[in-house]
Amino acid sequence: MRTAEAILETMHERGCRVTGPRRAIVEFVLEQCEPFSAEDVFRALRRVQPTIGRATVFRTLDLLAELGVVERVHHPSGTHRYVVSSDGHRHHVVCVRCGRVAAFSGCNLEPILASIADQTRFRILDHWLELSGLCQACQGETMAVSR
Amino acid sequence: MRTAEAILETMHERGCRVTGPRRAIVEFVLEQCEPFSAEDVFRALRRVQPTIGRATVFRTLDLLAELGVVERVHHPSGTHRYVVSSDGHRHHVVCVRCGRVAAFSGCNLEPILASIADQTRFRILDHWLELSGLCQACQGETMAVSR
DNA sequence: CTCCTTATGATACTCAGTATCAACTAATCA
DNA sequence: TGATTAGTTGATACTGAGTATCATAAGGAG
Ligand SMILES: [Mn+2]
Ligand SMILES: [Mn+2]
Ligand SMILES: [Zn+2]
Ligand SMILES: [Zn+2]
Repeated sequence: MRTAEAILETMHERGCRVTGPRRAIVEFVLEQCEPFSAEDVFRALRRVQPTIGRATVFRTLDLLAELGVVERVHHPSGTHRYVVSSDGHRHHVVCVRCGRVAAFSGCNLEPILASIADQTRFRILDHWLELSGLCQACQGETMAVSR
Repeated sequence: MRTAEAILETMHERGCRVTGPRRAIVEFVLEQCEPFSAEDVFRALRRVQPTIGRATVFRTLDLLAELGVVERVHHPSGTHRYVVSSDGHRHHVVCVRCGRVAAFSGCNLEPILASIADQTRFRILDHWLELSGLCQACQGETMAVSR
């Protein structure tokens, strides 16, 4: 997991400028362990730096995605979420009934990924595994939903 | 690969009505072997049935996604693409550079899912596995981006 | 054919994301 | 240091995918 300073230094090496908004966004982003939207970033930073612009948030997230610091992931709602990519490997299960989230680690996808790379001729760079289901508390209350 | 008639019959069994627009959309969709957007469907059908509405296209694609006939896939542009789901369970790899999508089959996630269910006490109902990487064509053109 | 329910398409709307541009500022160098 | 300059910011306006509404049209069971 990179530090904010290291990331800003990388930007600098690229010829980008290290500015207040960029520093704030990078620091905020590194604190997140759940997927977040651009709007999440904007609303959170606005309270600290009320002058920050929406466009700057989008631009900086684009830049961070290019640098590989964050990754854009699919969200069924149609809008993008971001996750910090060097987060090790945290995935989660979302309860479809109450929204409770549980994290888990140790997905051993490597054999599967190898076979997929072979099958599709893609070079697999990353994976995102998201599960949904019923948490323990909600497993007893599903008669109404069943078909 | 289901036939248009079989799909319309399934709709019928669900209490949905078999209408001209739905028939046209289903038939069009089944002909596609590349990922397509809602707009693609709209523009193509408009030439045959100029009265068709955009909303109907979106609604019917939603329905087809619910029925499992098509699958919504992520496209880096931010808008959704659809692919006809072949029989059985499929996932997709998206090229981070050009957006090309390749399908693959035979994700053997069951052992992993079982261990996660055990770990989290969730009953796993569904999973979303999204891979990203570089398609064969884009693997040669990455020197500028590297690092 | 009748009747009821669902679907349609026109229209207006939402809102994530982008283009523009004048004002600003980080970094480089004299 | 202060001048210079290219990159950045935020206000504003815009785009375009997707959705809500609603009066009208049409499917289908009987
Ligand atoms: Mn993993
Ligand atoms: Mn998406
Ligand atoms: Zn729950
Ligand atoms: Zn590609």
